Amino acid sequence: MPELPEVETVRRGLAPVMEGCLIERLEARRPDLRFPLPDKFSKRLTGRRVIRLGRRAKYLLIYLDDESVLISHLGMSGRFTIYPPPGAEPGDEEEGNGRHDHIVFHMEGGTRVVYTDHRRFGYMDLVPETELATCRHLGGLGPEPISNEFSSESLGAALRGKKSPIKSALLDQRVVAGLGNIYVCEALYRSGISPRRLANSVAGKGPRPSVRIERLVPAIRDVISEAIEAGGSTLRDYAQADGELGYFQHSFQVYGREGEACLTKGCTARVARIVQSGRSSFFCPTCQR
DNA sequence: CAGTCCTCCTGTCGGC
DNA sequence: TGCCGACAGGAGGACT
Repeated sequence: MPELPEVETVRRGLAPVMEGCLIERLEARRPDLRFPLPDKFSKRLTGRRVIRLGRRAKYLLIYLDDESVLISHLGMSGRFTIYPPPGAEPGDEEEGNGRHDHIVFHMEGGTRVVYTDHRRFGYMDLVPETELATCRHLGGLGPEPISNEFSSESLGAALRGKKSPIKSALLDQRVVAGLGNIYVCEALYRSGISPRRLANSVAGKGPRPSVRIERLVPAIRDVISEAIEAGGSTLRDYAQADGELGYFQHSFQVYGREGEACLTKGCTARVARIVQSGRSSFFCPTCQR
């Protein structure tokens, strides 16, 4: 599920019920997610006040009043849900006790924030704020795609010399941070680049950014920005924290559209699917070279 | 070091 | 209806 736009949507959804609020009790219903939870996890979070929520790449960052930061990665199937849902009337049905509801933040005032993750590929960690930027999770990350550090020059430099297909390179969080399978497919389609093309050949030869890089960088920026504005993409059981659905999935031009018509005007080809490093790539073999 | 593959876990869907 | 394999938004770690 969660690529950068979905995590940003989660952050925005949780901020109103967490920022400035006390965690009266942290309930961990199992000792691990993908990895073991940090030592004394519940104890260290109980009684803490949330200063603010942040995000880096696909990581949700919960800044606490003891200068530590709770890092949460949602993996493939992680999500946060607020109970009772915003706008609910007293007496409305409550939930949050399902088989895959693993972590519960009991906030002051009775609101609960429940972390659910049926595949348990997500994980949480606690790090001192001073070590956040260099910790093992965030330390090696490339630039945020919507930042001044992400440019034709920086992406060109990151791709130069790489022999892997551009599709795989863009999934590498050290190259650019926050893209996942969906948005890489969409960005490559928008920029007319085949997912099979070698990263090095996208980078161009000299220090001058290549034509393809000049198309790719804005395509990545645009698709991520548009997806954030749409509240992310809703696939399968994913929903925003407040229960609303993102709607960017309706804007997919290639992802999940194998065999359907290419949407480029005048193109009569059909969207193809290939597997690269174990993941599906959707693309138009005619428009993307 | 770089690139590729396997793996963690559960659920769902399509085909036979 | 039931069984089985393929596949699903990620990425760490083992391997070549």
